[in-house]
Amino acid sequence: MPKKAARPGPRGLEPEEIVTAAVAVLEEAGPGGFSVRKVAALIGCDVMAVLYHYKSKEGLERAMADALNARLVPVDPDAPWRSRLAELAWQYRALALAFPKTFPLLLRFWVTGPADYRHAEMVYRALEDAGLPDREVVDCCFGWYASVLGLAAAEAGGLLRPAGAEMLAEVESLPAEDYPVTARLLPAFRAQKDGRSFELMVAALLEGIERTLVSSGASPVPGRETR
Amino acid sequence: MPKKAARPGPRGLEPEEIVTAAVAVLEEAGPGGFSVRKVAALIGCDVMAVLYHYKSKEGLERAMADALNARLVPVDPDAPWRSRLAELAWQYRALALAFPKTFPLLLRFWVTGPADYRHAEMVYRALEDAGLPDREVVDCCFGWYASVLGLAAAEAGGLLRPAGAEMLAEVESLPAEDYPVTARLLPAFRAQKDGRSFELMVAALLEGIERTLVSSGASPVPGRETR
DNA sequence: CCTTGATTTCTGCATTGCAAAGATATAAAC
DNA sequence: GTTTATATCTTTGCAATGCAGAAATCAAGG
Repeated sequence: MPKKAARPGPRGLEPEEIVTAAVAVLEEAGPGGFSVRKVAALIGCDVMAVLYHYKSKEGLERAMADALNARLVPVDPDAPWRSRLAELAWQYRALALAFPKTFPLLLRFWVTGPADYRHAEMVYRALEDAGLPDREVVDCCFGWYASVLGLAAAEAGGLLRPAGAEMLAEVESLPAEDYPVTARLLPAFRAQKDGRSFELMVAALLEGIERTLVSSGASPVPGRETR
Repeated sequence: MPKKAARPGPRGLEPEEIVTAAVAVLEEAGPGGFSVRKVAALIGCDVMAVLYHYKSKEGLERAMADALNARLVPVDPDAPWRSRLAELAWQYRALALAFPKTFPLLLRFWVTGPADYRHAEMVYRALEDAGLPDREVVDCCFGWYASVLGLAAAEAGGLLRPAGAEMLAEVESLPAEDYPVTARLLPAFRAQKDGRSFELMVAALLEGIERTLVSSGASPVPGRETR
């Protein structure tokens, strides 16, 4: 809110400070209310200052996405491959829950920074340790990424959360003759537990990946454990 | 381009026509260039006309998302459960490829229309036929949705496409000592085939789902086939 | 004919992304 | 110490946007 009427010239504006402010604004105002002007207002500088560092609004958003997955910590390469992949997946989920509004940016800007290659390398290695042949490793890595990001994004959108009250009402009001299975599952809706869906799908993905590899006729590696 | 200087009053503007025009604009101009004014210009009416039918820009986008998954055709309930789920997944992929810029809307607006409940019912039934216990069915359905939408969205973004030329160059320029596995996989990058990643992950998901259910101590159902 | 309601247009305003050019401070060159 | 250069920041301005408010138009019923 300070307008200060500051004078031009360098005054130590850290680009990192800009993206953290931008993330704060996006988290508070949502994707619709996010604007470069609000970011500038938050850190008390002019709009064009932030537009100078990141050339455009999209440039800023790209930097925000980079800042997000820069928070991912590398996994222990000696752990069994399943643990490594699961660990990465849960880190994404944690990110999505911590920054629900910012997380979708990761879906738009993908594989742009060197940080992404670092993580891809980890996934490649894990899949190779699992015994996947080379071509499967590449395809499987991208698919795994897409699935996990989709799961995490859904979590960020609150779509995997334990069945909101409004949704329960909506489901109850469905004509039971048209949606017999859905109606019968109503008690199951109430019993949903947080994170269960994510956990279940990660387990299924890992299990399925291993089975798929077996059918490819390769010899797996001893270490295994879901989480 | 027609400005016509038309006069007010009802003149048979079909709301359905508006959303198709909106989809066309979004597909051509991209998410950044999409505006209600352009939509109005395309169908030759005033801006406020479209804002009258769908209350806001977001309302229009929601309608566009609904229009998208209204294109999904129901699956044969007598087919084996794996075929049904795989069929649905590939329909999503086809949607994503046909409307790459519009598809991400499905990630933002979820489970909002009755059409969604129809599809959810299909998934519930398939999972039940697979032998999953009730609570697993609910969690698994949401997780399955999230994964498949993530995969399809990635496909829409071109991230599962056979390794672009620019990406190959970028991978080649990576320091081989820091990214040994990535470097070794380079030939595999060139050999990528379109749709393989999606196919692989759907198969893995289905396989993993079945295995997860087995561990839950339920008795599965005979019919099975990946696609 | 008048009224009522649904639909479309007109006008206007606050906000937005961003280009262009000017102002300032810091550092390097002389 | 002065000059020059360069990176950083501000000012100004503009076209485009989302949307509120009021008016215009048309159809149907009384």
